[in-house]
Amino acid sequence: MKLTSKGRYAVMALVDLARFDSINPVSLRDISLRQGISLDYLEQIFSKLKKNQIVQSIRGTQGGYVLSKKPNEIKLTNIFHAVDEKVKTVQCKKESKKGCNGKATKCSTHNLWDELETHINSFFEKKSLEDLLKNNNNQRI
Amino acid sequence: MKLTSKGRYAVMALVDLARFDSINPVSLRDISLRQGISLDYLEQIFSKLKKNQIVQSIRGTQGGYVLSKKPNEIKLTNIFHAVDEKVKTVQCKKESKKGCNGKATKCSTHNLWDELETHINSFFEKKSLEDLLKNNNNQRI
DNA sequence: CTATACTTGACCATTTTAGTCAGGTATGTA
DNA sequence: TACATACCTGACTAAAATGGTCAAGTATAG
Repeated sequence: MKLTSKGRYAVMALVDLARFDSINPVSLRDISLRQGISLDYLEQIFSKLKKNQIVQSIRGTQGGYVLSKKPNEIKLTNIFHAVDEKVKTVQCKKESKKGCNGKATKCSTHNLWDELETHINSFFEKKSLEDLLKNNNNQRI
Repeated sequence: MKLTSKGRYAVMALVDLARFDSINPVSLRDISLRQGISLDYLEQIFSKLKKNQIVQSIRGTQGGYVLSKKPNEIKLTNIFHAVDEKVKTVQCKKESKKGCNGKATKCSTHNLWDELETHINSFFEKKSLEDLLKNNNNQRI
């Protein structure tokens, strides 16, 4: 299970982007300043977001990034997946032939982690960027 | 957010314990062999479980560990808490006075992580060791 | 042609993880 | 009383993950 600041930054940056990109492309420099995230780190994160078609880049002066889809079409699932924050709760499912920990059968908690994974993913699948925007309109940054 | 093998091992070991401790105290050596977990590592984990009154120890020959409560009274929440697997999704809540990332207000994703934390914790609060035992009776280890 | 801004990849300090190792101490049993 | 078993404690560590930084580009608007 991974849920660290990379995923958090990605979401923060995209919320920022969603609020401003209707006017102009938004530069990472602006996001960096507004959100207090290192520019170099943002570049790594946006490189992944771009590969996963969540944002589009526009080069040159006045360039920047824009969302590829509407905020309500971007689920948190997509974002986390893009930046490699896998909500993997257990390793022991790789080879479905063998069991866990080298044993012949599934480990006693195997089903549990599967359930948990489903539980968390369902949370992320329901939430979209748009939901976060609403939540945030009344609290200025 | 942390959910690593320490928490997983703790749950596995306790499921194992719950299945055998009605007869005798269960030695860590047995659990180690059955579950394929390093004995030394198990000792660390059980030290914490003991401090949190989840298990009791019985020293000497034929000694071992037994559960302190009934399986249906031990929630997964308790287990994770005991072994320091904090389901903390975000750092930026320490000082409620200040905002996140040194800004004056809450970061745009603050509420999100709070919600997620609640969502996950509710999962762990509903599940008890007993639930896992049921789930496991028909698949031998 | 030049400033802006994206693009890529290498690098790195620190922390966390998942243990190991080396010594104990307590106690039931022979 | 000896001794084997099993708990108990703390120090240590290799490897991986985290959270970045640094350097050297390329593309494009004006």
